Amino acid sequence: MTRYKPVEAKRLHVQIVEAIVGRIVSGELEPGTFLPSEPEMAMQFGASRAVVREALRVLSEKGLVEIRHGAGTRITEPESWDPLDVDILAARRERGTMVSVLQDLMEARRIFECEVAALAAERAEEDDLQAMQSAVRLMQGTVEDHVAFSHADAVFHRALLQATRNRALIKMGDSMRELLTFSQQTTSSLPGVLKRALRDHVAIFRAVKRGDGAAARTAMRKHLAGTERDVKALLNL
Amino acid sequence: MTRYKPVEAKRLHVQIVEAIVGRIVSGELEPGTFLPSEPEMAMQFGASRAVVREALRVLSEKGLVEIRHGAGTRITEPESWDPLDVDILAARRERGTMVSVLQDLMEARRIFECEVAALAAERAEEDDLQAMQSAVRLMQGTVEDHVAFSHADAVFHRALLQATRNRALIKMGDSMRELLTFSQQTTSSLPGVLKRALRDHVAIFRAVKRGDGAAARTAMRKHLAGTERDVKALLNL
Amino acid sequence: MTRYKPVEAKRLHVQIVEAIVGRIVSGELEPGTFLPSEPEMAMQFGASRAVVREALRVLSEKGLVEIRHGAGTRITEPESWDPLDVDILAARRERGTMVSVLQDLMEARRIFECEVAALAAERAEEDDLQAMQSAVRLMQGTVEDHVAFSHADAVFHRALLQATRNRALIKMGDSMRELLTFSQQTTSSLPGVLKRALRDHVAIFRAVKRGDGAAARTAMRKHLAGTERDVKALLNL
Amino acid sequence: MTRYKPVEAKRLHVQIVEAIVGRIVSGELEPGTFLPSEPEMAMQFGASRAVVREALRVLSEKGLVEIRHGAGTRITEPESWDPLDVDILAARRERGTMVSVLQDLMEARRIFECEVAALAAERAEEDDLQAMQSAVRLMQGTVEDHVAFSHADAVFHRALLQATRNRALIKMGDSMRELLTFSQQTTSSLPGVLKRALRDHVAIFRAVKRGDGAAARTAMRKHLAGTERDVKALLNL
DNA sequence: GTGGTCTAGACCACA
DNA sequence: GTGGTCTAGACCACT
Repeated sequence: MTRYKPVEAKRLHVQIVEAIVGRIVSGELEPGTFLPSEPEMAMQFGASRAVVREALRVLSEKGLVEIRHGAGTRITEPESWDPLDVDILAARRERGTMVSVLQDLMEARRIFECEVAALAAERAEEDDLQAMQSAVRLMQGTVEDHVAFSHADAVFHRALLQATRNRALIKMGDSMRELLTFSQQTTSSLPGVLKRALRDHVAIFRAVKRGDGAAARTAMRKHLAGTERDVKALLNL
Repeated sequence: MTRYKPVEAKRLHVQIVEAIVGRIVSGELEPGTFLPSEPEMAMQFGASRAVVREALRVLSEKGLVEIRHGAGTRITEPESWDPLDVDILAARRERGTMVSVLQDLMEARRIFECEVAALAAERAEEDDLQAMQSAVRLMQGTVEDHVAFSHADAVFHRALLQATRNRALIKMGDSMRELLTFSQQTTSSLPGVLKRALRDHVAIFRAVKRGDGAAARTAMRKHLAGTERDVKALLNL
Repeated sequence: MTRYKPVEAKRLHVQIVEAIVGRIVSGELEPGTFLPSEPEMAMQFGASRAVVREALRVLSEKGLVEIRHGAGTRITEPESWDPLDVDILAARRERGTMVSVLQDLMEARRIFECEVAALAAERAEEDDLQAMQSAVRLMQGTVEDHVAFSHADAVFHRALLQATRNRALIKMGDSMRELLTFSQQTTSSLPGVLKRALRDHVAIFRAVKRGDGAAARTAMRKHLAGTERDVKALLNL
Repeated sequence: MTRYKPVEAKRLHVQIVEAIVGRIVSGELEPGTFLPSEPEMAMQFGASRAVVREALRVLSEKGLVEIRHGAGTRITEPESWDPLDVDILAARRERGTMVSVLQDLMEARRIFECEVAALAAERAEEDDLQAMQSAVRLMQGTVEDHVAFSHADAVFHRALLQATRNRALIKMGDSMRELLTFSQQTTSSLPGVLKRALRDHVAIFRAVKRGDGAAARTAMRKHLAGTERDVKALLNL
């Protein structure tokens, strides 16, 4: 039987989540098997049942377990696991997964963000432009700090998205936010990447500012092509 | 043969959420005002505080309230409400909202689903094709029942998405699932819509089956154009 | 201040009961035919056999089905359906049924409640009078809200019953409670009904308070005659 | 010929109910104290929790215990015990209780059954008369066997009730059935009672048969007066 | 094979 | 920790 170490610090349920995610993703806990009952887990983790339940709810949202009233909580098959959940990605840091996830992301961005840029160019209003402007300035000031830079990058893309004024696109774009950030932080540690990215964003911004949709689409496509090269370079190492 | 729909336990917090969403969206509870305290609400609803807290968490995710530690829970301004949340959409069935949301959705689908269809055509494997095939057959059998049909429709699009084998696209597509269903059920009550939709899906399916990405893209574009006409016809009445 | 209604967990078997009652009463499921077996229904409803059995037990108590050990569960002929079951009454909202049920009820009340009022007048003690007093006040405060009023009405009649100190009468009276409420809510939506009912109840209360059995009987008879006129007015429309 | 009573699987929860009713009514378990928890009782009785819960549900319906969610199950004060519950009556065979319950019943019958007899006389149809006729014959054949006789008596009264064709009266009358049987079996052991009762029922039957409501009412009143004398005779001993 | 009953144990909601 | 509800599956008796 598997035993758990008691947790102690704050955000108790997060620690429980991490402990269980790790065991599931590593294969130590096999799909189809049941977790211990809630009271049993509460005892093992030295926490209250409320905390355990909170953790189970999170695991269930990630698709890692299936909670069945009256029957117990069972570990699901890997195909129902959210393939893009960052906790899960973090747990399995295998190269293969990483590579293919980033490739998927790049493909999705090629489809999605070029058109977003075009629409944004056609519809951006003053406040959108200001937001992008600020983001670009922030990037200029952080070309040496890739963590700060990737945040500025995220802000820029969010402003672009917002400028489309299309709530469906915004919702879809937002669902990728977390993963996008992850990707940006991965590639932005490469030398030279940030400066090129900065140039690309300036180009996109200018196209948007003058309302030139076609140019914005092209600039975005160019940016993504560059990013893709970076990703490949990073991963083929 | 008589068939029954599965029953489903309706959890307490969901009922509380619905009650409060209704009052907020209808304007009966005004932005800026505070909800009663958690113990007070627990008493009014005849439920425990845990249940009330769960409901508040959901409301907060929908952007309807802002929970401030130590200060109380306040109703937010309408601009922070999730514009695509189906509960909120259901609560305010005004025409204007509906129209613009469906227009946003159509625009997003034009960008997204044509490429999805093309990728699916290139990558679909046997199980994907079978899933689509089943969905098409289900649609054929339910052209008289628009609720059942729109579920079959949803199954088809999910299978198409799945066939892209791109987890980022799947995630983005899934984030629109609920709204898509909503849209389908709205338009599918129009006469003649279902038969046309069926023909369109058969065309898409055939293109995907023979691996012809360009044809799949075209077929999807045609389908969406038709749907858009239906939406407009429905709303401009 | 905003008030909320208590939420209530809807049990699974209740949903199954409602689904089947509707199909039987509507004639979709014909008398004489068998329901699917318990395991089969459990599968269709996505619930456990225990839940399905609970539902069947309720259906059987309503007289809608006949459960035969080892043979199956069959839908009965309409004459064995409980003619006063509120679920069944709700499912078939035909006029004829409604009329005759309310007529039966009025006849029973004429026999029963006049004597109850007389006995109550002879035996009521301080706490009974207080309960009636409160009910009367509640009625005074709710002449504009017929749902609240009919609840206050029910409280009054229960207090009167209680004042007889006769446990057999109390038991018999209670067996009619649900149907009485149903009747009150039906008639109390007529204009002017509530005010007259209020005056009648005040008269009954005063007679009871001064211990005048004959006057209480007379006042109750007058009240019921008035109610009967209302019922007839409502139904003969 | 010796006959055997059918054997019957005594359900587990009934045995638990009887055990606990006895202890509560005898005062061994005092009002205000808590019963052990459900799992604890399940262990003590060697049954599953489901069976224990079924027993507690019955006890709660009898008013002997108060089940409080999350807090426990407590024994209530005697005033909330159902004064007409046959199990409770059986458990406490004190004279006083018995006397007053039977007096209540007689009073209720005076109010109720005289009018029932009158209505029955006005509305009885062929099948009702046949049912009563059979019951009378059965009584004639069982004047020596007071148990069988009291069952025939019950059948007669049910047929009378049925003849009123009033579903509300039938429902109210049925709610007294159990207690009525109890009363009949108590008095019918007196010598001479059965023969008088037989004569009374023949008189009622004849009045009903010739459709004479007033005579039926009178005959029933006479019968009840006789029964009341028997009850008093029995109890004042 | 159907319904009747029971078990063991789970999650859900409450104090 | 309590009671409330549900699950899964067993054994039995009846048709």
